[in-house]
Parts: sequence; structure tokens; C-alpha cells
Amino acid sequence: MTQSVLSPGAGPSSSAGLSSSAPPRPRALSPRATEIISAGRRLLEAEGAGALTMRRLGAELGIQAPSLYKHLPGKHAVELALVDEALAEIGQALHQAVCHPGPAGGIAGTLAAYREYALAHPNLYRLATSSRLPRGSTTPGLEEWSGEPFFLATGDPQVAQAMFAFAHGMVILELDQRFPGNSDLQRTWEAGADAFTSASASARGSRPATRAAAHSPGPAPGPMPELETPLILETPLILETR
Amino acid sequence: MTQSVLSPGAGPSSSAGLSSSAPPRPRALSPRATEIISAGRRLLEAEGAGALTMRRLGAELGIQAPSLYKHLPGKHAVELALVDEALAEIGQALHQAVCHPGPAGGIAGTLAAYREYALAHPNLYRLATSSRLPRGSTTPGLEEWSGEPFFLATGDPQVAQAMFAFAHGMVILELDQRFPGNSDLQRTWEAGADAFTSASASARGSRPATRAAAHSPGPAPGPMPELETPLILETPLILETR
DNA sequence: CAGGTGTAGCTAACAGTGTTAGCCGATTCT
DNA sequence: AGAATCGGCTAACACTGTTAGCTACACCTG
Repeated sequence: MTQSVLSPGAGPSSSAGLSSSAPPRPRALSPRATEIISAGRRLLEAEGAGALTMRRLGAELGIQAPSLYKHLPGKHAVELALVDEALAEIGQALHQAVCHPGPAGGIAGTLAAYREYALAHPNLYRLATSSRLPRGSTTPGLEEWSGEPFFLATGDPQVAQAMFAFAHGMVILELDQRFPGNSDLQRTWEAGADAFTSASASARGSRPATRAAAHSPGPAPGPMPELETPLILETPLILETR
Repeated sequence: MTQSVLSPGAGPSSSAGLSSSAPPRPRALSPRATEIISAGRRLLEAEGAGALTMRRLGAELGIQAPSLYKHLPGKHAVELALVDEALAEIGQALHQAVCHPGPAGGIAGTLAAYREYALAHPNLYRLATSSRLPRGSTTPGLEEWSGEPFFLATGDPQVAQAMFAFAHGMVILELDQRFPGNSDLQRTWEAGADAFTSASASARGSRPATRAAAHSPGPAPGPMPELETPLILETPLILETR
């Protein structure tokens, strides 16, 4: 239980208006629990999801598996905490890419940041997007905040969702090595970036404006506008801790 | 083992030139093995991957779990056979969509067919694209054949791969309910279709031609050209049956 | 200082998973 | 008729997440 040892630090209180720079803080864990999920991350990243076992996890900390339940309600909680970490880090990388767009512009930069993170943390990324994880409660708003840059980069909700699907599909297929070995994936990412860049431009052109895009009609530099809509993703995970 | 009870029917012999209409035949299974994978499919589609258990599978056929090993080398073989089925059916749906393009044209039609199949067989689709399945040997050439329509519809390998990643990402995110409930996914699919339609057009326009596109420069109607390249996907699965 | 209380470890055990070994009856082939 | 294969069975193993119950230690209180 241990509801909240640390108070959430007085961030932007509830889920009303998403500030585009501050990620929602996950609820605090006890020091020992933090050690556990840290060991879990080490295990997961080094040896894959198959190695993330309660007994392995205990061994990593020099204790027996059942003792872990004195600190966490179950394996789900470990995975959930790791997904929270992944979402926060992805969101941070994406927001940084959108706020400081490189030479290729916001869309290509966002996609590059997405790919870079996923390839650097393949097992963590796979866990975070694994469908067997019960959807519902990571830290509320985290996943939305993490996906926000896709909207900031495109200015259109449909194009943003489509571009997010492209990015996720590319990454998952690349991680699973489902592209032929001789593929020039760099060019495929560029092809996607080009497609969504023009789609974004024509979406901004045709429709008068879509909320946020009305305030910053360019390729979205400068201070980020406030958003009011839940955009890309719904909250994932949760479920019976039992 | 039972190498090949049925001869492959004298299709286009090896993996040299992919004919765009005839899918590679999976190697034949014994009648009882066929019953087993059929029961497995029933179980998987009705109750999800969690229900696909050797004991449940045996119960479905009125026998004990260990008896299954008299007909198949293990659970991997069941999953593998189901993935083969899924790939063949997806490929069939896609080839049909490409050969008889609807009012929306080849790209939109291909995407619509992809989405339709996945939503109609969510658990089967998830299994077929599950990363925990050892990659390497489904029926050789099947996955390539199944992804071929993306190339036929776009005429450009990079755009084809990007469009395939988009389709897979959309489907997986939709199946896992990772889009907000109020999303207009129909419009998101259309946004993607538009993006890749214009990308395909500009790819055909800029470069002189990419092999197949040289023979049929239009939106790819009429008789399909022969392909020489391994395109979208690499062969998946295989692994130690042990 | 004595005593209660909560923390954090332990072992034993349970239900479930895929899988192997070995037995045994029936069918079929020589 | 005898032999061999096929297709079922039970028992068991190693592994998974998880629960119950015990115990030693720290700490706070009267």
C-alpha cells in the first residue's frame, strides 16, 4: 500500500491542462522497491523479458523471491514501474526533439528521436508496448504526455496518430528484424518523414486550424502552446494487483 | 518429420521468382496434426493467446496433453502453423485488394484490407506479429509474398516498407486500444493513405523507375509485373523445435 | 529496562506452464 | 502367428507467479 510517502512535488496538479514540458510524476515507491525495479531494469535490458523473473530478481538483490512481495504487490508492479520509466524517457526525448528541432525539422527530428530511444532500449521499449500488459493505469497522463510531440510536430490529430503508428510500426519491425537484411531503413524512415511532412503541410493548409496549430502556424518552434485535448494515446496498463 | 506427403503441387518451384498470385504452400501435416492446429486456432481466436495451452488443447480433442507430442514436436509447431495460416490469409486478402482495386485506389484498398483482416482476427494477428515467436522458419517465402502487395501498390520499396510499418502500427495500436476512445480512426487511416499515396506518386515521379514500376507506371492496375527482389519482410519464426 | 509492534527476511507449498520417459493396448504389416 | 508401429495413458521434472506462516531484528513506548 504505502499510499504516497513523498508528496508529488506540487506539479501541475490534475489531468486538466497538459503542460508540454513537465511529465506527470509517477507515485513514489519505497527505497527498497526502487532498488527492486532498478534491478529489474538491469535484468530486462541486459537479458530480455524472459530473464525478468521473480526468482532472478530476488537473486539479483540477494533475497528470496517471496520476499519481494513485502515491497511490491507482484510482478505486474515491477513491469508497470518500468513502463512508466520508459514512457517518461521517451516523452522527454521527444519533447526535446520538438522544442529544439534539428536541421531536418520537427517531424524528422521527432521520428529520429523516437527511433534512437527504441533502438537504445529495445527490451524496455518492447515491454512498454507489449499488449499482454493490462491496459489502464500507468501514471495517469504520462502516455498522453509522451505522445504529445507527435501532435506538436504535425499540428493535426489525424496526421499525428498516423505518424505515431508509423513510428511504432517501424521500430517494432526493426527490433524484431522483420525487414530484409539488405534494407536501407534510414531511407525508409526518411520516406515516412517526407510523407508525413507533406501530409502535415496539406492538413494545415486545407483546414483553417486545429486548436494548437492556430496559435503557432509554423513548424512549431518557440514556446509550446497549451493543449486541451487528449491526443495520441490512452492510458495503458493498470489491472488487478490482486 | 513427414517431409512432404503432398507434393507442393508444382507451383513456381523455388524461391527465385515470386509469382504474385500463388502463395507458397506450407509443408503438409498429418491429419491428426491438422485437427490439433485447427483446435488451436479455435481456442486462440475464441479466448486469446492465454488459452492456447497444451492441456487445453488436449482437452479440446479429448486427449491428454502429452499425447499431442505424438503428432507435433511442441507448442511452437502449433503457433507456427497458425502464423502460416494467418500470413497466407492476409496475403490473399491483400493480393485481392491490389488486383481488384476499389474506388479508393490501390493504396487505400490495400490498407483497408489489411485493417479488415486484423480486426476480424485480432488474436491470430497478434500471434503472427508477436516478437516472442522465434524468427526464421515459417513457410519460406510466405511472409515475403504476404507483404508483396505493399510494393505492388506503391511501386517503391521505401514507401512500401513505410506504408507497411504504418499499417502494422495502426492495427496493433487499435487492437490494444492505445488510441483515445473518441478517436476517429477511420480518418486517421485515410490520413495515412493520403500521405503514402502522394509519397508513392512523388517517388514514381522523381526516380526514373524502380524495377517493377518501370513496367507499369500507373497506379498499378492490369496484370501484375514479376518481381525479383525480396521486399518487405524477412522470414520469421523457426527455431529449435528441440 | 521490559514489552509490544512492525519490518523484512525465510521455507514450504500450491496451481499452473511446457515437456520427457516409460508403459500398454490395438492395429497393421510381414 | 509374430513383429512393429501408432496413439493413447500416467508420472514426473523444471520452471513460473504467488500465498501462508514462521522468525529474527529494530524501534518506540510505558
